[in-house]
Amino acid sequence: MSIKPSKGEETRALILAAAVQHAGVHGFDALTIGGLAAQTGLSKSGLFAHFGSKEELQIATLDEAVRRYNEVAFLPAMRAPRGLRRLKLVFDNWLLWIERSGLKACPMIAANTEFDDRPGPMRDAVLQHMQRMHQEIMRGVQITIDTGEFTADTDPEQFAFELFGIISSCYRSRNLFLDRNANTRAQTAFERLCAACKGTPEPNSSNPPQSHTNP
Amino acid sequence: MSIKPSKGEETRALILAAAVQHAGVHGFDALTIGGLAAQTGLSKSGLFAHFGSKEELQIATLDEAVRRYNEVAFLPAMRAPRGLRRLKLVFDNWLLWIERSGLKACPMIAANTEFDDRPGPMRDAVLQHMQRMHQEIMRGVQITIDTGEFTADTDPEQFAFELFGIISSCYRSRNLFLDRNANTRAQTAFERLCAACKGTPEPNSSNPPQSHTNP
DNA sequence: CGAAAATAAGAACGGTCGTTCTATAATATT
DNA sequence: AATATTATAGAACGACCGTTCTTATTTTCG
Repeated sequence: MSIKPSKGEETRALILAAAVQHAGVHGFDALTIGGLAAQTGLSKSGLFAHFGSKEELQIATLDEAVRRYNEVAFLPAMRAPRGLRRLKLVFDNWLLWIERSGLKACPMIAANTEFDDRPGPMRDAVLQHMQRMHQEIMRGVQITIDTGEFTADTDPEQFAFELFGIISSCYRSRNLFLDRNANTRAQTAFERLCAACKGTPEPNSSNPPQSHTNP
Repeated sequence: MSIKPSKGEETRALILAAAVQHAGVHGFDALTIGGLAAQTGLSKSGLFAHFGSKEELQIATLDEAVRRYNEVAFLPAMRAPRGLRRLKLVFDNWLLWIERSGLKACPMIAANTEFDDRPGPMRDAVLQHMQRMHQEIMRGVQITIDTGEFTADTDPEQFAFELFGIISSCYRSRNLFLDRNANTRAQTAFERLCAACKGTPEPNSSNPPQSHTNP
């Protein structure tokens, strides 16, 4: 299936692995040619030649982060049956993809807050990726409406808006507050968000649904 | 009321005004002595003397941002009558404080994502400020429980968790997606969050409550 | 007013940044 | 195996970084 990676592509992948790790923690502006070169054992100019500019390196790093997210989180979730089950899995995988990828922080969130106010190619790239994720969520909600699991008057865009918020808050609780219950809180918030779209009277915040592991 | 500001305090305030603006958009690592000196008309060493190190400058800038938030958003909201009205006003003012302060982006959010994974004095400062805001929200929720507007089984911490998420998502929608309806979406999310704490059957996402201006 | 203290400027430092150029080594293609 | 192509190294560049030291100006206060 996978075709032979040339030598250049191999080292490029090596560089990007280190870059994704670093960008998640220290941000994309903190990506330095010299730093990455030292970490990967290359020379500055040798590493530089792979990208041609720092901005290209940043964009390539973001693309690689998104590619990994799709690989370990989104695409596997899409194999679940259409509707709420799939939507839930997209959410669950999203919460787990950082540790699954061996990362310490999410590069996409970092890129988002770092470039949302700064016009340029990086902002364009971030916007494009985030819009795509937004649309995928909306599509998932629409499907869940179609299956009848959500009421017809559910607003997919509002749902996506709130879902992004839950994810953001979960990251903050985890990384800044070091809250080990962050994922549980996110699950609770998600359940309540879904409950409101089901038309059934939903439980209060402090009455979280039982287990979320499927039998 | 306000005592005489000495010359040093005046220029220090001038520096911090520029620093807060810059940090919100470009981040706290992008704060440079030379850049701020040029912008304020001071010399590098003259500006440097006010803080003693770049890290002190960063912390002072964060403190100033928080001070402004309290001044224009939080403290005014605390003058509202106890309970849901006050909680709502804290939320509303939070959404509006950026433009009210003439800022283009929120320095606290920037600091949060920039330092949540990087141990050091800046992380400590961010954590302290954020924890305080978190506690203030929880206090507001507890008061709203006490007034009977929220049911007794409402979880203040879960509420604060979700509230932070709504704010985060609002910022993203505004700054990255340039969504002019971001505030409305945030209001809708807030109403639904509150509705779940009232024990009454609450409306769906696409059935936002009528007007939120009080008669 | 004059002395003491605070505030600002100026020059210089060692470092690191992104980038360019040239030369060499490794790989891919014929 | 010879050649063309790609990949990497090394040195050097101008620019800007945070910081220090010394000197001059300005403000404050008795």
